[in-house]
Amino acid sequence: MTDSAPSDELATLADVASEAGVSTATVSRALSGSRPVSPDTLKRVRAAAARLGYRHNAVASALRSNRTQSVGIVLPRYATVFLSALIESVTESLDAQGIGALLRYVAPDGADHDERVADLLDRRVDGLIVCPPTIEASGHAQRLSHGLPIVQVGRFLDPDTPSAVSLDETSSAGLLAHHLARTGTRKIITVGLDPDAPADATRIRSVGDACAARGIAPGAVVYRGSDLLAGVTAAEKLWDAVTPGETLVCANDDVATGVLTVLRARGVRVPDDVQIASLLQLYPDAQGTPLTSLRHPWRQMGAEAVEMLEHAQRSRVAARRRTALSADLVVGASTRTPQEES
Amino acid sequence: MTDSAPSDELATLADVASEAGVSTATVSRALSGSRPVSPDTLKRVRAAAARLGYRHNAVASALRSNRTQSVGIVLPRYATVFLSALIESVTESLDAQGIGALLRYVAPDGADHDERVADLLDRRVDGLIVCPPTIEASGHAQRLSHGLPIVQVGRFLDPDTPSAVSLDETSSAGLLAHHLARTGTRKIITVGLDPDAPADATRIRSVGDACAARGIAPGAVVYRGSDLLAGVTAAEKLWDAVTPGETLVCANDDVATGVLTVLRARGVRVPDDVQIASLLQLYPDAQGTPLTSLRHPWRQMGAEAVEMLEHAQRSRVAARRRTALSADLVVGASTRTPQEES
DNA sequence: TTGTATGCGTTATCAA
DNA sequence: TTGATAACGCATACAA
Repeated sequence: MTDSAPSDELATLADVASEAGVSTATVSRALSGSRPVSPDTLKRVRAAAARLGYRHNAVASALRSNRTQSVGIVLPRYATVFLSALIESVTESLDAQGIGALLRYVAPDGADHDERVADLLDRRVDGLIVCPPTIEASGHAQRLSHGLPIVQVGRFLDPDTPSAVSLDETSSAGLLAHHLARTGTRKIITVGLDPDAPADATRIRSVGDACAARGIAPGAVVYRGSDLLAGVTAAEKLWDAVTPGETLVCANDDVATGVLTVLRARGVRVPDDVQIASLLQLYPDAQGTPLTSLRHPWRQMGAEAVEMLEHAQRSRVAARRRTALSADLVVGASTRTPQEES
Repeated sequence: MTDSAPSDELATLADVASEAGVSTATVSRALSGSRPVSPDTLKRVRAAAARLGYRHNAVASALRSNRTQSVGIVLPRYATVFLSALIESVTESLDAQGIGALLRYVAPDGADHDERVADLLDRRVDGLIVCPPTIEASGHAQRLSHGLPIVQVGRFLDPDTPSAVSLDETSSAGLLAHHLARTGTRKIITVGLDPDAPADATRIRSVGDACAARGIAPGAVVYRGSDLLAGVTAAEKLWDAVTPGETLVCANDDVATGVLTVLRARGVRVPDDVQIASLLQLYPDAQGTPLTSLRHPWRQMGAEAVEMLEHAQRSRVAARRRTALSADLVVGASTRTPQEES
C-alpha cells in the first residue's frame, strides 16, 4: 500500500494508475470501457479507483475528446405546461444516455436569443434543441449553429432547418371534427381563441376547415381571454342562446371547464343539449375524463427531438427530417357517444 | 496578412495571437479582461479575433481555471408552477452573470437522486441548487456535495444544510388569518388539503394554529383531491351546509375557483354570506383578482438561492444562512373588506 | 504592459 | 492487451 493520505484534492487518473500499478491509458480504457481490458486489470483498476474515491472529470474528458456529452436547450421565457412537459421529456431521454441538458431561457420577443445560443456554442454543446420565440430567431439559430446538429421544436420553424418537430394542426383538427360530426354537431362556436393573434388565427382556421369539410358550420368566435374565468364569462353570455346541435369548441381545458360549470348550473344539459370540446388538454390526470379534448403530444415531441439529434450526430450529411405529430383525441363526458356511420 | 484560409476548424487563442502579432497570454488577457492591456493591443487583438471568427472555448477555460461557470439544478420530476417559476427565476439570475444552468430531474420518490447529483459533480459544476424530493435525498445531497457550495430549496431541507430557502408557513398563515379575522370569519373549513400527506398536514396545522390564535375555530377538513374538479365536487357537498361567518380555505386557486363557481351558481353569495380564500396562487395574471389568495414568493426564492450560492462561493467558511420567505396576501373579491380594529 | 513556459486531466496515436 | 507520450485550448506564475 502506497502513501494514501485521504487528501482534500480529488484523485486523478494518474493517481489511480500508480495505485493500481498500471498506466493512465489502461485506467482510462478500463473505466470508460472504450477498449477491451483484461479481467484481472479491470478488477485491480476498479478497486484502486474505489479506494481513492476517484471521480471522472468530465471537463478534461470533453477537452480531449471534443465531446461534452451535453446538449443546449433554448426556450422562450413563458411558463406553460407545454414547455414544462417538453423539458421533462427531453431531459428524460437525454438522462437515459448520460447526456446533460444546458438550459437557456430567451425573452418572448427573442431579444437576447442570439447571445444565449452563442453562449451555448461557446460551451461546446454536442447539439441544440431550440424552441424559437419568433420566426426570425428560428433563422438565426439555424445560421449560428454552423453545422452543429440542431433540432427545432414548436410553431416558429425556419424553413431551412433540416430537423424540426411540430404539431400537426390539420390532422388534429380533423380528428376532432370527425368525432363532432359523428356525434351530431351541426355548428361550432369557438371560445377562447384570439382571432387577432396569428397563432390562434391559424388554429381557428384549421378547426373551421376541418369542420366545414364534414358539413359542420363554423359559427361565432368568442374571445374573452383563455383562462377559467374567461370561460365562465363567455358562458354567462352564451348559455341561453345556444341551441341543440351546437358544440362549443374551447381553446383549452380551463376555458372548457368554466363553460361546462356555468352551463350545467344554468340547467343546460351537457352533452345532451350542447356539447363541449377542448383544443388543448391541460390536466391529463383529471379523474373521470369530464372533458373531450385534444391531448398534444408533448412528450413524444421531446423524445422525437432527442432522437433526431442523435440521428443528426451520427450521419455526417444532414438529411432533411421534419415531423409533424398529431394530437390524440381523448373522448370525455362533455360530448355524446358517436353514432354508427350511415 | 498571413495565411487566412477560412478553415472549417474553429480558431484558437494561438491563431488569434499570431494573427495579431502578440502572445497567447496577451490575447487571453485582452479578451477576458482579466488584466490590463494597452488600448492599442486591445484593438488589434479584437480585430484579429473578429477576422478569424474566434470563439471562446469554455471547456478548455474550465479545465485550466478549475471553474466551469455553471451550476447544477436538481428538481423533482413533477411539473408544477412552483418548479417552472423557480427554474425561470434561477436561470434569470444566473444568466445575468454568464453562469450556465445544468438541469437534472429526479424521480419524485428520489430513487435516482444520488446518481444525478454525482453526475453533476463529475461535470465540475461550481455550485448546486437542489430541491430535494424527500428529506433523505436532502441529506444525501448535502453529504455528496462534499464542500461544494450548495443551496437547498423547498420543503424537504436537511437540518445540516448551511444554506436553505423555504416558505415561511407560519408567517404566511398568520397573514391570511389576520385578514380573515378582520373580515368577520368565525370558523374555517379547509378544502383540498390531504390530512394524510405530511406536507399538507403541516399546512393544515399552520393555518389552524394561526386562526385559533385569532379566535377563529378550525372546522372540518374536506379532501376530494386538489384540482378544479375536486373543488366543484366538494362544493356540491357543502353548499347548503355552510353558514354565515364561515370561510372556505382552499388548497389552491384551482380548488377555490371550483368552489366559488358552484357556490355562486347555487345562489350562495360570496363574499357576503361565505368567504373563500386560497392558500396557493396559481394564476397571478388573472384579470380582476377574483380570489383572495397567498402568493408564494417563488421568484424571490430563486433569486435568493442564487445569491446564497454566490455568497457561499466567495466566503471560504460556510456561514449558516437559512431564509424563510413569507407569502404575500393578495386580497380579491372572494373575501370582504376588513373592518377597522375595534 | 508583455512574453515564456507550464500544467489542468483526460483520450488518442502509435508502437510494443 | 498494454504502455509511453503527445495533444486538446486555455490561464497563470514568473520573468522581463
